[in-house]
Amino acid sequence: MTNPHNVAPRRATITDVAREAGTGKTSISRYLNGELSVLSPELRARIEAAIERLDYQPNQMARGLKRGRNRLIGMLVADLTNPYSVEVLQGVEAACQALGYMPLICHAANEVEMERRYLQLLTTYRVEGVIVNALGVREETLRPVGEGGIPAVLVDRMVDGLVADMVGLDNTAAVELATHHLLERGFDDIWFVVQPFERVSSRRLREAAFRAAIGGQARARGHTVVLELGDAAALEQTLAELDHAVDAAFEVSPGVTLHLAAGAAPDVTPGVSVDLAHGTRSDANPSLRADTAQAAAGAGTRRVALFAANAPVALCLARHLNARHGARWQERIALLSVDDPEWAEFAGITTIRQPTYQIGYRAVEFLHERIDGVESAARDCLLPGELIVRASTSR
Amino acid sequence: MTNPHNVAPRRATITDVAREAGTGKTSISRYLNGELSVLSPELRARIEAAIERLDYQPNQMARGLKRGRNRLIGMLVADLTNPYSVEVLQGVEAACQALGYMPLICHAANEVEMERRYLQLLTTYRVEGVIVNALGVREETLRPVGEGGIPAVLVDRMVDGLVADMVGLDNTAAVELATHHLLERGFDDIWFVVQPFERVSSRRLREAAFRAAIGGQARARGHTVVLELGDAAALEQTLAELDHAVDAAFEVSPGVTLHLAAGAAPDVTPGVSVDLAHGTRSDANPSLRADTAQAAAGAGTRRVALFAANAPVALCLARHLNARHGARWQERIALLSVDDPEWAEFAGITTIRQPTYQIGYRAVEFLHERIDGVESAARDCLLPGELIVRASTSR
DNA sequence: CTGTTAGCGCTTTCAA
DNA sequence: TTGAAAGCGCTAACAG
Repeated sequence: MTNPHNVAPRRATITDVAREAGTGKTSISRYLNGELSVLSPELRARIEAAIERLDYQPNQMARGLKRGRNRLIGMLVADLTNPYSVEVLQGVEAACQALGYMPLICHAANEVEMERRYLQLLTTYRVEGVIVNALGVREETLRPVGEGGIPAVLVDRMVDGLVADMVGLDNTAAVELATHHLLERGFDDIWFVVQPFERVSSRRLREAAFRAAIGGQARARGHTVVLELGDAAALEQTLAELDHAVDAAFEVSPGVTLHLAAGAAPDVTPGVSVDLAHGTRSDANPSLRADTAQAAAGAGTRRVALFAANAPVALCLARHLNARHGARWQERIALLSVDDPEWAEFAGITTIRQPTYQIGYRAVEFLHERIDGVESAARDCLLPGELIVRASTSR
Repeated sequence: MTNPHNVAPRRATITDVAREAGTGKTSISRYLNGELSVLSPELRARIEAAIERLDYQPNQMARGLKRGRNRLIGMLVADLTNPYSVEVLQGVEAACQALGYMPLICHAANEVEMERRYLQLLTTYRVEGVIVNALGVREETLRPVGEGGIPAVLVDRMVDGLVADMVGLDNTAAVELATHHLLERGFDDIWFVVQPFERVSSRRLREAAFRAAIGGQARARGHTVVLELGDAAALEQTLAELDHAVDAAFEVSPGVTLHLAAGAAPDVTPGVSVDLAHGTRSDANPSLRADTAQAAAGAGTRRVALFAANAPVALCLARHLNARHGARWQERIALLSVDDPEWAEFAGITTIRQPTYQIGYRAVEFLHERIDGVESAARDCLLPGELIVRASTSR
């Protein structure tokens, strides 16, 4: 043991090295910063030896303090439980490595208050920029970020009141791709399932794109269902409604379709369906019923498909369907999802795979430019998704 | 816009605040550090106002530099893709929050070289301690960590040459629990599937515990199979061998059992099985065959179960079984796994759930004590796992 | 109660 | 080529 007395072996400082090498701090600093050409080979050798002997490692904090930049960037992640986030993170890490940054990863665990705290913390550590994938932050929270503050780039979603570069999936194109796939395969009664929008722009965009994509199709019907994953009671109820809809499609005779009881809801809230085909919003809570008066234009049984807006929703649905219909539910019920988690293949669900790695990489590149002083207007980088067809929609 | 000329709006410093409040830096510092009792209400008010006006936020780097401690701790994670790691992380975050630390999360993406780099980086940022969940680090790598260096605590696994506190699952008890469960349910031909041991102690421990648990049972047979997830070719071959074994068990008539061709392998390497019942190690590559000469003591068909050493292995097996036997493979093949990923319920596999949150929380507590100067010998904290029985072993 | 002073470990003029 | 000295933003004696 090199430290027999348990004396805290204070790390060597630049002063120690200078003394050990019999020179001044300046030369050590020069050596550290690669200004080797100005050092005599002899001195350089002594410095090298001293550093080695003392196991010296420069203190980044001090360097940062002096230089005014510390090569730290913050990465605020709303939910590391979501494989999407981890994948994006890999891209971020790779880019940081390439560009010489150290990412400080902050995990807000889906809590807005956490996001606020972390953003604040990152700020006090004087990170040079932040990559934000947040649930939703209030105006006040992001005062230090964005224009006038430290550079920021948004991932996957906009944040109200924050003008900044953004990179993410081309939601509109992706959802169109998916919807057309479903229509092509003959599904004409599509239920789009999404978490409460809150401040997450991508959820809104996807839902809007779905609505638009299906709106033009005369025969098809689209519905939006909001699933509140965090609330067990609400969840159960909403799932029951979906079950009802799915079952009805199987039971109903040709020429008959479903719709929801009419009624005007002020906004889309959990458990509420929006019946796109008729442009009306209906509260589904009371009950769902088959209605022969609303027969579809074409004849034949409606073919139902579930369209999950992201992986967490898809997981919830898959679990539920599995419990309700057994292991072969895929053969009976079509499920498609944006996001392609690792269990998707095995569950046999069709997905839109996001270019997660590139999203993360690109985010850092954007940030790097801003840190370097680029002043252009906020830019968006929308990357395309890829459709992966699996058993669940192959009928 | 507050910054019309795009002048970098240099953040206010303590000096600025002092000037603004018409006082000295010391008072500001005192205010910042909560020494409110020594400040006259009047001065205090002026300071508050100045801070507010300047939107001042103390620079943590500078504080850290001065105080010699920065409340930063490093968390080195081998693989964020593994849900286990993310769960542990949540515990770490919660504890950090409670104890006033800021965790710097480093993701090594299963690359030893990355682990080395990050450990080095953390060191230069002068973190006060590190929590290490690494694949395997060479001696040289961890010189700055452990005794004589910054305090460290290991999660889930020991690291050769690093004497430090450790917290993780009680592998022996957990594997015993699982094995007994399988035996109770009548499975008597159990295949333990594990990734290459490398330097990961928990893998070794689990395998050893399995071996021990099954060794005492006269009727049961245990085998160890090493699955190399990263190597597609090796993977395929090993899976084929497992298939063969599983199939054979179904085809074989009562009183007949399987064993592997005899032969001595120097160590357990991918694709190699260890036949526990006979204490011999056999290279399974050539072929697997039924051998009536080695009939089991009891009569009746062997009931096969697969025992995955962790979630990544379980996922690989589940995917494979799903592809090979269809969606209802659980009814045919028993699969049990250490780790309880979110898809486990839905896949219907029995698992040992680890107390991940506590593991993370405890790790930080250990570290905190070390940082506070506790000098006792290295401690181990082994937490119990919980058996979750699902369809796959319920026959 | 309040301010002055001397650094923390490092970089960077500016002279030598 | 080299080094002395002046800070970066902050805290902690030590005086008033």
